[in-house]
Amino acid sequence: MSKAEGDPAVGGGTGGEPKLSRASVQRFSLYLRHLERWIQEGMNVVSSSQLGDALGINDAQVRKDLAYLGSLGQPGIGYYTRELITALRHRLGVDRTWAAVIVGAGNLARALMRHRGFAEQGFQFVGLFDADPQKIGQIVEGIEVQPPAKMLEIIAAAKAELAIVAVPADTAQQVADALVAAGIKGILNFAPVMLRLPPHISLVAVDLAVQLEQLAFLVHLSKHE
Amino acid sequence: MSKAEGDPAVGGGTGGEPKLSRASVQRFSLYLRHLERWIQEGMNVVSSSQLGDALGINDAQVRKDLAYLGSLGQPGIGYYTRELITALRHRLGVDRTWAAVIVGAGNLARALMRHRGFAEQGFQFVGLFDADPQKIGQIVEGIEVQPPAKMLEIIAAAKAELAIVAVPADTAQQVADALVAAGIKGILNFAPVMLRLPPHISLVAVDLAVQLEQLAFLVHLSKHE
DNA sequence: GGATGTGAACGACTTCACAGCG
DNA sequence: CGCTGTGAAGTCGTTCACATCC
Repeated sequence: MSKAEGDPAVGGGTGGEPKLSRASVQRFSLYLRHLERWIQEGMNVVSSSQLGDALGINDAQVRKDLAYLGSLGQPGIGYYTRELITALRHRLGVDRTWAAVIVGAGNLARALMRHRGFAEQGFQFVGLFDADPQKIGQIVEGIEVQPPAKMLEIIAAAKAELAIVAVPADTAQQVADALVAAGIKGILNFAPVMLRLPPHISLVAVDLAVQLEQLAFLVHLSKHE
Repeated sequence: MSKAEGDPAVGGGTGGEPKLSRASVQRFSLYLRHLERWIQEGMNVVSSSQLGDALGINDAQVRKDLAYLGSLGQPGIGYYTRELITALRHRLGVDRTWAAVIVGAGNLARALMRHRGFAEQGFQFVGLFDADPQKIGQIVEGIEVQPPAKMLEIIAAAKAELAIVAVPADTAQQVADALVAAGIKGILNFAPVMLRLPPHISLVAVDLAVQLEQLAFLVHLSKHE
Protein backbone atom coordinates (compact mmCIF):
# COMPACT_ATOMS: atom_id res chain seq x y z
CA MET A 1 0.00 0.00 0.00
CA SER A 2 0.40 2.76 -0.30
CA LYS A 3 -1.53 5.00 1.81
CA ALA A 4 -2.21 8.65 1.97
CA GLU A 5 -3.33 10.94 4.68
CA GLY A 6 -3.70 14.64 4.75
CA ASP A 7 -6.77 16.74 4.99
CA PRO A 8 -9.68 14.36 5.27
CA ALA A 9 -11.53 16.16 2.53
CA VAL A 10 -9.59 16.96 -0.58
CA GLY A 11 -12.29 19.10 -2.09
CA GLY A 12 -13.13 22.66 -1.24
CA GLY A 13 -13.84 23.99 2.21
CA THR A 14 -17.39 24.74 3.30
CA GLY A 15 -19.61 23.62 0.49
CA GLY A 16 -17.44 22.63 -2.44
CA GLU A 17 -19.79 22.02 -5.38
CA PRO A 18 -17.39 20.08 -7.54
CA LYS A 19 -15.65 17.25 -5.79
CA LEU A 20 -12.17 16.06 -6.37
CA SER A 21 -11.57 12.67 -4.88
CA ARG A 22 -8.21 11.60 -3.67
CA ALA A 23 -8.33 8.80 -6.19
CA SER A 24 -8.75 11.31 -8.99
CA VAL A 25 -5.63 13.14 -7.94
CA GLN A 26 -3.63 9.95 -8.07
CA ARG A 27 -4.89 9.38 -11.56
CA PHE A 28 -4.07 12.94 -12.59
CA SER A 29 -0.41 12.12 -12.15
CA LEU A 30 -0.81 9.04 -14.26
CA TYR A 31 -2.66 10.87 -16.99
CA LEU A 32 0.03 13.48 -17.04
CA ARG A 33 2.79 10.96 -17.46
CA HIS A 34 1.08 9.22 -20.34
CA LEU A 35 0.23 12.46 -22.05
CA GLU A 36 3.80 13.68 -21.80
CA ARG A 37 4.96 10.49 -23.37
CA TRP A 38 2.37 10.69 -26.09
CA ILE A 39 2.95 14.26 -27.09
CA GLN A 40 6.57 13.36 -27.63
CA GLU A 41 5.34 10.79 -30.09
CA GLY A 42 3.32 13.37 -31.92
CA MET A 43 -0.10 12.45 -30.61
CA ASN A 44 -1.87 15.78 -30.53
CA VAL A 45 -5.32 14.53 -29.71
CA VAL A 46 -6.37 11.82 -27.27
CA SER A 47 -9.70 10.32 -26.37
CA SER A 48 -10.93 9.26 -22.98
CA SER A 49 -10.95 5.65 -24.04
CA GLN A 50 -7.32 5.77 -25.13
CA LEU A 51 -6.35 7.11 -21.75
CA GLY A 52 -8.61 4.61 -20.05
CA ASP A 53 -7.07 1.71 -21.90
CA ALA A 54 -3.57 2.86 -21.08
CA LEU A 55 -4.37 3.06 -17.40
CA GLY A 56 -6.71 0.14 -17.19
CA ILE A 57 -9.72 2.14 -16.12
CA ASN A 58 -13.14 2.98 -17.48
CA ASP A 59 -13.42 5.73 -20.06
CA ALA A 60 -16.28 7.40 -18.23
CA GLN A 61 -14.02 7.66 -15.23
CA VAL A 62 -11.44 9.45 -17.32
CA ARG A 63 -13.99 11.93 -18.60
CA LYS A 64 -15.28 12.57 -15.09
CA ASP A 65 -11.76 13.26 -13.92
CA LEU A 66 -10.88 15.50 -16.83
CA ALA A 67 -14.15 17.38 -16.58
CA TYR A 68 -12.83 18.69 -13.32
CA LEU A 69 -10.25 20.66 -15.27
CA GLY A 70 -12.99 22.43 -17.19
CA SER A 71 -14.66 21.56 -20.45
CA LEU A 72 -11.55 20.84 -22.46
CA GLY A 73 -12.94 18.01 -24.51
CA GLN A 74 -14.11 18.40 -28.09
CA PRO A 75 -17.16 16.23 -28.79
CA GLY A 76 -16.45 13.94 -31.69
CA ILE A 77 -12.73 14.66 -31.45
CA GLY A 78 -11.23 14.13 -28.03
CA TYR A 79 -8.86 16.30 -26.01
CA TYR A 80 -5.97 18.35 -27.27
CA THR A 81 -2.96 16.81 -25.65
CA ARG A 82 -1.03 20.00 -25.10
CA GLU A 83 -3.99 21.69 -23.51
CA LEU A 84 -4.62 18.77 -21.19
CA ILE A 85 -1.03 18.71 -20.07
CA THR A 86 -1.04 22.38 -19.25
CA ALA A 87 -4.28 22.10 -17.33
CA LEU A 88 -3.13 19.04 -15.42
CA ARG A 89 0.17 20.58 -14.45
CA HIS A 90 -1.61 23.65 -13.26
CA ARG A 91 -4.19 21.76 -11.26
CA LEU A 92 -1.61 19.47 -9.70
CA GLY A 93 0.59 22.39 -8.83
CA VAL A 94 3.56 21.08 -10.77
CA ASP A 95 3.78 24.03 -13.13
CA ARG A 96 6.32 25.44 -10.73
CA THR A 97 9.39 24.31 -8.84
CA TRP A 98 9.18 22.53 -5.51
CA ALA A 99 12.14 22.50 -3.18
CA ALA A 100 12.38 19.37 -1.08
CA VAL A 101 14.68 17.95 1.55
CA ILE A 102 15.36 14.35 2.50
CA VAL A 103 16.05 13.08 5.98
CA GLY A 104 17.92 9.82 6.15
CA ALA A 105 20.86 9.45 3.79
CA GLY A 106 20.38 5.79 3.04
CA ASN A 107 19.82 3.86 -0.13
CA LEU A 108 16.26 4.98 -0.43
CA ALA A 109 17.40 8.59 -0.43
CA ARG A 110 19.92 7.76 -3.12
CA ALA A 111 17.31 6.04 -5.20
CA LEU A 112 14.98 9.02 -4.97
CA MET A 113 17.66 11.59 -5.71
CA ARG A 114 18.86 9.61 -8.64
CA HIS A 115 15.40 9.20 -10.05
CA ARG A 116 15.53 11.08 -13.30
CA GLY A 117 12.22 12.69 -13.90
CA PHE A 118 11.88 14.23 -10.48
CA ALA A 119 14.00 17.11 -11.60
CA GLU A 120 12.12 17.49 -14.88
CA GLN A 121 8.86 17.51 -13.02
CA GLY A 122 10.06 20.42 -10.98
CA PHE A 123 11.22 18.73 -7.81
CA GLN A 124 14.56 19.92 -6.53
CA PHE A 125 16.39 18.34 -3.64
CA VAL A 126 17.98 21.12 -1.68
CA GLY A 127 18.99 19.35 1.50
CA LEU A 128 19.95 15.96 2.82
CA PHE A 129 20.18 15.22 6.53
CA ASP A 130 21.34 12.34 8.66
CA ALA A 131 22.05 11.96 12.34
CA ASP A 132 24.90 9.52 11.79
CA PRO A 133 28.18 11.42 12.35
CA GLN A 134 29.86 9.03 9.94
CA LYS A 135 27.67 10.19 7.12
CA ILE A 136 27.76 13.90 7.80
CA GLY A 137 29.94 15.66 5.29
CA GLN A 138 29.70 12.92 2.69
CA ILE A 139 28.55 13.92 -0.76
CA VAL A 140 25.56 11.90 -1.90
CA GLU A 141 24.37 12.41 -5.43
CA GLY A 142 25.87 15.86 -5.42
CA ILE A 143 24.55 17.02 -2.09
CA GLU A 144 26.42 17.14 1.18
CA VAL A 145 24.92 15.29 4.12
CA GLN A 146 24.09 17.73 6.89
CA PRO A 147 23.44 17.22 10.59
CA PRO A 148 19.83 17.58 11.79
CA ALA A 149 20.81 20.73 13.63
CA LYS A 150 21.08 22.51 10.30
CA MET A 151 17.54 21.71 9.25
CA LEU A 152 15.95 24.95 10.19
CA GLU A 153 18.62 27.03 8.54
CA ILE A 154 18.75 25.11 5.28
CA ILE A 155 15.01 24.69 4.91
CA ALA A 156 14.45 28.37 5.50
CA ALA A 157 17.22 29.41 3.15
CA ALA A 158 15.98 27.26 0.29
CA LYS A 159 12.31 27.85 1.11
CA ALA A 160 11.78 24.10 1.00
CA GLU A 161 8.17 23.08 1.47
CA LEU A 162 8.37 19.34 1.00
CA ALA A 163 10.28 16.76 3.00
CA ILE A 164 10.89 13.07 2.58
CA VAL A 165 11.32 10.98 5.70
CA ALA A 166 13.47 7.94 5.04
CA VAL A 167 14.70 7.08 8.52
CA PRO A 168 13.99 4.06 10.74
CA ALA A 169 10.64 3.86 12.51
CA ASP A 170 11.91 4.78 15.94
CA THR A 171 13.16 8.23 14.97
CA ALA A 172 10.59 9.13 12.34
CA GLN A 173 8.22 11.01 14.64
CA GLN A 174 10.89 13.23 16.10
CA VAL A 175 12.27 13.92 12.65
CA ALA A 176 8.79 14.86 11.50
CA ASP A 177 8.36 17.18 14.45
CA ALA A 178 11.63 18.87 13.65
CA LEU A 179 10.64 19.27 10.02
CA VAL A 180 7.36 20.84 10.97
CA ALA A 181 9.15 23.17 13.34
CA ALA A 182 11.46 24.10 10.49
CA GLY A 183 8.52 25.20 8.40
CA ILE A 184 7.95 22.23 6.11
CA LYS A 185 4.45 22.06 4.62
CA GLY A 186 4.19 18.45 3.53
CA ILE A 187 5.85 15.14 4.32
CA LEU A 188 6.30 12.00 2.27
CA ASN A 189 6.86 9.32 4.85
CA PHE A 190 8.57 6.00 4.17
CA ALA A 191 9.01 5.02 7.80
CA PRO A 192 6.64 2.30 8.94
CA VAL A 193 4.82 4.38 11.52
CA MET A 194 1.80 6.63 11.46
CA LEU A 195 3.07 10.15 11.92
CA ARG A 196 1.11 12.55 14.08
CA LEU A 197 1.17 15.94 12.46
CA PRO A 198 -0.61 19.26 12.92
CA PRO A 199 -3.68 19.44 10.69
CA HIS A 200 -2.22 22.01 8.32
CA ILE A 201 0.65 19.75 7.35
CA SER A 202 0.02 17.40 4.43
CA LEU A 203 1.06 13.80 4.62
CA VAL A 204 1.53 11.00 2.13
CA ALA A 205 2.73 7.70 3.48
CA VAL A 206 4.35 4.84 1.58
CA ASP A 207 4.94 1.66 3.49
CA LEU A 208 7.08 -0.69 1.46
CA ALA A 209 6.77 -3.60 3.86
CA VAL A 210 3.01 -3.43 3.64
CA GLN A 211 3.17 -3.54 -0.12
CA LEU A 212 5.31 -6.63 -0.16
CA GLU A 213 3.04 -8.29 2.36
CA GLN A 214 0.05 -7.47 0.27
CA LEU A 215 1.64 -9.07 -2.71
CA ALA A 216 2.34 -12.19 -0.67
CA PHE A 217 -1.27 -12.20 0.42
CA LEU A 218 -2.57 -11.98 -3.13
CA VAL A 219 -0.40 -14.87 -4.21
CA HIS A 220 -1.31 -16.79 -1.10
CA LEU A 221 -4.97 -16.21 -1.86
CA SER A 222 -4.74 -17.23 -5.48
CA LYS A 223 -3.41 -20.58 -4.37
CA HIS A 224 -6.02 -21.31 -1.75
CA GLU A 225 -9.09 -21.27 -3.89
CA MET B 1 0.43 6.87 -4.17
CA SER B 2 0.34 3.73 -3.91
CA LYS B 3 -1.68 1.65 -6.03
CA ALA B 4 -2.49 -1.97 -6.27
CA GLU B 5 -3.76 -4.15 -9.00
CA GLY B 6 -4.33 -7.83 -9.13
CA ASP B 7 -7.49 -9.81 -9.34
CA PRO B 8 -10.34 -7.35 -9.44
CA ALA B 9 -12.15 -9.19 -6.68
CA VAL B 10 -10.08 -10.10 -3.69
CA GLY B 11 -12.77 -12.17 -2.07
CA GLY B 12 -13.75 -15.72 -2.93
CA GLY B 13 -14.65 -16.99 -6.34
CA THR B 14 -18.27 -17.68 -7.21
CA GLY B 15 -20.36 -16.34 -4.38
CA GLY B 16 -18.09 -15.33 -1.56
CA GLU B 17 -20.35 -14.56 1.39
CA PRO B 18 -17.82 -12.71 3.50
CA LYS B 19 -15.96 -10.02 1.70
CA LEU B 20 -12.40 -8.97 2.20
CA SER B 21 -11.64 -5.65 0.66
CA ARG B 22 -8.27 -4.72 -0.59
CA ALA B 23 -8.20 -1.92 1.93
CA SER B 24 -8.72 -4.39 4.74
CA VAL B 25 -5.72 -6.39 3.65
CA GLN B 26 -3.58 -3.29 3.73
CA ARG B 27 -4.73 -2.68 7.25
CA PHE B 28 -4.04 -6.26 8.24
CA SER B 29 -0.37 -5.61 7.71
CA LEU B 30 -0.57 -2.52 9.83
CA TYR B 31 -2.42 -4.29 12.62
CA LEU B 32 0.15 -7.01 12.57
CA ARG B 33 3.03 -4.62 12.91
CA HIS B 34 1.50 -2.82 15.85
CA LEU B 35 0.54 -6.01 17.58
CA GLU B 36 4.04 -7.41 17.24
CA ARG B 37 5.41 -4.26 18.78
CA TRP B 38 2.88 -4.35 21.57
CA ILE B 39 3.30 -7.94 22.55
CA GLN B 40 6.99 -7.22 22.99
CA GLU B 41 5.95 -4.61 25.49
CA GLY B 42 3.85 -7.10 27.36
CA MET B 43 0.45 -6.02 26.14
CA ASN B 44 -1.49 -9.26 26.11
CA VAL B 45 -4.90 -7.85 25.38
CA VAL B 46 -5.89 -5.11 22.96
CA SER B 47 -9.18 -3.44 22.14
CA SER B 48 -10.45 -2.31 18.79
CA SER B 49 -10.27 1.29 19.88
CA GLN B 50 -6.62 0.99 20.87
CA LEU B 51 -5.80 -0.37 17.46
CA GLY B 52 -7.99 2.22 15.84
CA ASP B 53 -6.27 5.06 17.65
CA ALA B 54 -2.86 3.75 16.73
CA LEU B 55 -3.75 3.59 13.07
CA GLY B 56 -5.96 6.62 12.93
CA ILE B 57 -9.07 4.75 11.91
CA ASN B 58 -12.49 4.07 13.33
CA ASP B 59 -12.86 1.33 15.93
CA ALA B 60 -15.84 -0.20 14.17
CA GLN B 61 -13.66 -0.55 11.11
CA VAL B 62 -11.13 -2.45 13.14
CA ARG B 63 -13.77 -4.82 14.47
CA LYS B 64 -15.16 -5.39 11.01
CA ASP B 65 -11.70 -6.23 9.74
CA LEU B 66 -10.86 -8.53 12.62
CA ALA B 67 -14.22 -10.25 12.46
CA TYR B 68 -13.03 -11.60 9.18
CA LEU B 69 -10.51 -13.70 11.05
CA GLY B 70 -13.28 -15.35 13.02
CA SER B 71 -14.82 -14.41 16.34
CA LEU B 72 -11.65 -13.87 18.26
CA GLY B 73 -12.85 -10.97 20.35
CA GLN B 74 -13.93 -11.33 23.97
CA PRO B 75 -16.84 -9.01 24.74
CA GLY B 76 -15.93 -6.76 27.62
CA ILE B 77 -12.27 -7.66 27.30
CA GLY B 78 -10.84 -7.20 23.82
CA TYR B 79 -8.64 -9.46 21.74
CA TYR B 80 -5.80 -11.65 22.95
CA THR B 81 -2.75 -10.23 21.24
CA ARG B 82 -0.98 -13.51 20.64
CA GLU B 83 -4.06 -15.06 19.15
CA LEU B 84 -4.62 -12.10 16.84
CA ILE B 85 -1.05 -12.19 15.62
CA THR B 86 -1.27 -15.86 14.81
CA ALA B 87 -4.54 -15.43 12.98
CA LEU B 88 -3.31 -12.41 11.04
CA ARG B 89 -0.11 -14.09 9.98
CA HIS B 90 -2.05 -17.07 8.82
CA ARG B 91 -4.60 -15.09 6.89
CA LEU B 92 -1.95 -12.90 5.29
CA GLY B 93 0.07 -15.92 4.35
CA VAL B 94 3.17 -14.73 6.18
CA ASP B 95 3.34 -17.69 8.53
CA ARG B 96 5.75 -19.18 6.05
CA THR B 97 8.81 -18.17 4.06
CA TRP B 98 8.57 -16.38 0.73
CA ALA B 99 11.43 -16.45 -1.69
CA ALA B 100 11.73 -13.33 -3.81
CA VAL B 101 13.98 -11.98 -6.52
CA ILE B 102 14.75 -8.42 -7.48
CA VAL B 103 15.37 -7.18 -10.98
CA GLY B 104 17.35 -3.97 -11.22
CA ALA B 105 20.39 -3.72 -8.97
CA GLY B 106 20.07 -0.06 -8.19
CA ASN B 107 19.71 1.89 -5.01
CA LEU B 108 16.11 0.90 -4.57
CA ALA B 109 17.11 -2.75 -4.62
CA ARG B 110 19.76 -2.03 -2.03
CA ALA B 111 17.28 -0.22 0.14
CA LEU B 112 14.86 -3.10 0.01
CA MET B 113 17.45 -5.78 0.64
CA ARG B 114 18.83 -3.87 3.53
CA HIS B 115 15.44 -3.31 5.07
CA ARG B 116 15.62 -5.21 8.31
CA GLY B 117 12.29 -6.69 9.02
CA PHE B 118 11.74 -8.20 5.63
CA ALA B 119 13.81 -11.17 6.67
CA GLU B 120 12.02 -11.48 10.01
CA GLN B 121 8.71 -11.37 8.26
CA GLY B 122 9.71 -14.32 6.18
CA PHE B 123 10.82 -12.66 2.97
CA GLN B 124 14.08 -13.96 1.57
CA PHE B 125 15.84 -12.45 -1.38
CA VAL B 126 17.27 -15.28 -3.40
CA GLY B 127 18.23 -13.54 -6.61
CA LEU B 128 19.27 -10.19 -7.97
CA PHE B 129 19.39 -9.44 -11.67
CA ASP B 130 20.59 -6.62 -13.85
CA ALA B 131 21.16 -6.25 -17.55
CA ASP B 132 24.11 -3.91 -17.10
CA PRO B 133 27.31 -5.91 -17.79
CA GLN B 134 29.16 -3.58 -15.43
CA LYS B 135 27.04 -4.69 -12.52
CA ILE B 136 26.97 -8.40 -13.22
CA GLY B 137 29.16 -10.24 -10.79
CA GLN B 138 29.12 -7.50 -8.19
CA ILE B 139 28.07 -8.47 -4.70
CA VAL B 140 25.19 -6.34 -3.45
CA GLU B 141 24.12 -6.84 0.13
CA GLY B 142 25.47 -10.34 0.06
CA ILE B 143 24.00 -11.43 -3.24
CA GLU B 144 25.74 -11.61 -6.56
CA VAL B 145 24.22 -9.70 -9.44
CA GLN B 146 23.20 -12.11 -12.18
CA PRO B 147 22.44 -11.55 -15.85
CA PRO B 148 18.79 -11.78 -16.93
CA ALA B 149 19.58 -14.97 -18.79
CA LYS B 150 19.89 -16.76 -15.48
CA MET B 151 16.44 -15.83 -14.31
CA LEU B 152 14.69 -19.01 -15.19
CA GLU B 153 17.35 -21.18 -13.63
CA ILE B 154 17.64 -19.28 -10.39
CA ILE B 155 13.94 -18.73 -9.90
CA ALA B 156 13.22 -22.38 -10.45
CA ALA B 157 16.04 -23.54 -8.20
CA ALA B 158 14.97 -21.34 -5.29
CA LYS B 159 11.27 -21.80 -5.98
CA ALA B 160 10.89 -18.02 -5.86
CA GLU B 161 7.29 -16.88 -6.20
CA LEU B 162 7.64 -13.14 -5.76
CA ALA B 163 9.58 -10.64 -7.81
CA ILE B 164 10.34 -6.97 -7.41
CA VAL B 165 10.73 -4.90 -10.54
CA ALA B 166 13.01 -1.94 -9.96
CA VAL B 167 14.14 -1.11 -13.47
CA PRO B 168 13.47 1.93 -15.68
CA ALA B 169 10.07 2.25 -17.31
CA ASP B 170 11.18 1.29 -20.78
CA THR B 171 12.34 -2.20 -19.87
CA ALA B 172 9.82 -3.01 -17.15
CA GLN B 173 7.33 -4.80 -19.36
CA GLN B 174 9.86 -7.10 -20.92
CA VAL B 175 11.34 -7.86 -17.52
CA ALA B 176 7.87 -8.67 -16.25
CA ASP B 177 7.25 -10.97 -19.19
CA ALA B 178 10.49 -12.78 -18.52
CA LEU B 179 9.61 -13.15 -14.84
CA VAL B 180 6.24 -14.60 -15.68
CA ALA B 181 7.86 -16.99 -18.12
CA ALA B 182 10.23 -18.01 -15.34
CA GLY B 183 7.32 -18.99 -13.14
CA ILE B 184 6.95 -16.01 -10.85
CA LYS B 185 3.50 -15.70 -9.23
CA GLY B 186 3.43 -12.09 -8.13
CA ILE B 187 5.17 -8.85 -8.99
CA LEU B 188 5.81 -5.74 -6.93
CA ASN B 189 6.37 -3.07 -9.54
CA PHE B 190 8.22 0.18 -8.91
CA ALA B 191 8.57 1.14 -12.55
CA PRO B 192 6.26 3.95 -13.62
CA VAL B 193 4.26 1.94 -16.13
CA MET B 194 1.18 -0.20 -15.97
CA LEU B 195 2.30 -3.75 -16.47
CA ARG B 196 0.19 -6.07 -18.56
CA LEU B 197 0.18 -9.48 -16.95
CA PRO B 198 -1.73 -12.72 -17.35
CA PRO B 199 -4.74 -12.81 -15.02
CA HIS B 200 -3.28 -15.41 -12.70
CA ILE B 201 -0.29 -13.26 -11.83
CA SER B 202 -0.74 -10.91 -8.89
CA LEU B 203 0.44 -7.34 -9.11
CA VAL B 204 1.08 -4.57 -6.64
CA ALA B 205 2.35 -1.31 -8.02
CA VAL B 206 4.12 1.48 -6.18
CA ASP B 207 4.76 4.65 -8.11
CA LEU B 208 7.05 6.92 -6.16
CA ALA B 209 6.77 9.84 -8.56
CA VAL B 210 3.02 9.80 -8.21
CA GLN B 211 3.31 9.91 -4.44
CA LEU B 212 5.57 12.92 -4.51
CA GLU B 213 3.28 14.66 -6.94
CA GLN B 214 0.33 13.95 -4.76
CA LEU B 215 2.08 15.50 -1.82
CA ALA B 216 2.85 18.58 -3.88
CA PHE B 217 -0.79 18.74 -4.85
CA LEU B 218 -1.99 18.56 -1.27
CA VAL B 219 0.33 21.37 -0.25
CA HIS B 220 -0.60 23.33 -3.34
CA LEU B 221 -4.25 22.89 -2.46
CA SER B 222 -3.87 23.90 1.15
CA LYS B 223 -2.44 27.21 0.00
CA HIS B 224 -5.07 28.06 -2.57
CA GLU B 225 -8.09 28.16 -0.30
C1' DG C 1 -19.41 -1.81 33.02
C1' DG C 2 -16.88 -2.47 28.90
C1' DA C 3 -16.03 -4.27 24.60
C1' DT C 4 -17.42 -7.18 20.71
C1' DG C 5 -20.12 -8.22 16.31
C1' DT C 6 -23.17 -6.51 12.94
C1' DG C 7 -27.37 -4.67 10.44
C1' DA C 8 -28.45 -0.24 8.69
C1' DA C 9 -27.29 4.33 7.23
C1' DC C 10 -24.13 6.92 5.05
C1' DG C 11 -20.74 8.42 1.93
C1' DA C 12 -17.41 7.85 -1.70
C1' DC C 13 -16.11 6.09 -5.95
C1' DT C 14 -17.18 3.73 -10.37
C1' DT C 15 -19.89 2.37 -14.20
C1' DC C 16 -23.89 2.88 -17.11
C1' DA C 17 -26.39 5.11 -20.41
C1' DC C 18 -27.62 8.66 -23.05
C1' DA C 19 -28.36 13.51 -24.52
C1' DG C 20 -25.76 16.87 -26.98
C1' DC C 21 -22.54 18.73 -30.02
C1' DG C 22 -18.95 19.21 -33.54
C1' DC D 1 -20.80 9.41 -37.06
C1' DG D 2 -17.67 9.77 -32.88
C1' DC D 3 -16.69 11.41 -28.54
C1' DT D 4 -17.65 14.41 -24.71
C1' DG D 5 -20.17 15.67 -20.33
C1' DT D 6 -23.20 14.17 -16.85
C1' DG D 7 -27.41 12.53 -14.28
C1' DA D 8 -28.73 8.09 -12.52
C1' DA D 9 -27.68 3.67 -10.92
C1' DG D 10 -24.67 0.60 -8.95
C1' DT D 11 -20.86 -0.91 -6.11
C1' DC D 12 -17.74 -0.65 -2.53
C1' DG D 13 -16.04 0.92 1.85
C1' DT D 14 -16.77 3.35 6.26
C1' DT D 15 -19.27 4.89 10.23
C1' DC D 16 -23.22 4.63 13.37
C1' DA D 17 -25.78 2.57 16.73
C1' DC D 18 -27.16 -0.93 19.40
C1' DA D 19 -28.19 -5.68 20.87
C1' DT D 20 -25.30 -9.03 22.98
C1' DC D 21 -22.23 -11.26 25.93
C1' DC D 22 -18.50 -11.71 29.62
